Amino acid sequence: MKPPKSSKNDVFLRYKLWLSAVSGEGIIGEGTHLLLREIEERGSLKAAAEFLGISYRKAWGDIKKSEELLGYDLTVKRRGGIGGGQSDLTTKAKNLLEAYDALHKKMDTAIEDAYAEFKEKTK
Amino acid sequence: MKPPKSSKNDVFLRYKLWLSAVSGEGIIGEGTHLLLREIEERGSLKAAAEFLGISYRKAWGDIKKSEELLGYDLTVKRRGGIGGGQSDLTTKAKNLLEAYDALHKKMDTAIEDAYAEFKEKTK
DNA sequence: GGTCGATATGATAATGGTTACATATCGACT
DNA sequence: AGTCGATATGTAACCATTATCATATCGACC
Repeated sequence: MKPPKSSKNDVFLRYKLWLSAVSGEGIIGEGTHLLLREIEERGSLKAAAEFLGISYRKAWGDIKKSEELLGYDLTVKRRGGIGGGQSDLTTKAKNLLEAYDALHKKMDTAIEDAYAEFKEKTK
Repeated sequence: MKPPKSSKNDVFLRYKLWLSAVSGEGIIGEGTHLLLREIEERGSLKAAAEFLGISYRKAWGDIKKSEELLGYDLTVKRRGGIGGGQSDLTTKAKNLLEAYDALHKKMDTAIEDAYAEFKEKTK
């Protein structure tokens, strides 16, 4: 998915992959995936949002929406105490992330192959 | 959390695939792809836009942007004459569409496989 | 040469998603 | 019991994309 070195009018492929509800609403995409990763890494939603350069408000809303659509919690939230509070991932969230990563890896490989073929056809 | 309104079995995968310029700007995605297909089918941009339910203004802008980013024309435009004018695809556009279709087919297969694995992991 | 309908394009309005602001709540720790 | 910082959530401001409106241009055909 990284843009290769290319000339001015050269093109490359990009894709987005996400989990969707039957309604069509997105449940988890690249953004939320990264966010969950950072929550796992940093132990709080606030720190994760800051690190990713998005507002806490949006980060919180994204997680909430995901959880509501999935029907189960992705994070364990705590308020108070040292540091003011923390968020950690649930086991389900960790499993989800792992599966999501594998998925992306497969898709990356697929698109790499497809891109080579595409370039051949359109050159 | 609110009461779950859906089970996690209700989720599925979606993806978007598009050609991008090095700048990151999208050149051709699903919308433009369909639009080109309909231009080919109907012989005019206006008819294609109407069929797809998008404004002529947007359709025209999308094609123009694609052509500018690619550095070559996707359509042959004619004004005047019987019917007022027509648009047809260039040979390059046709090749591009063909390659794009093959690409999508490959990705569809890849995502099908990946999804089966994903469901297994998250069930 | 006048007509007609599609191409061509600027300008403005509406829309949806993000950010910014503001404020309340919780609870382990001192 | 009071403090502190993160979670929680509503509302308003902002921005980028899309749609709507409006208008000009071209040129084969009659």
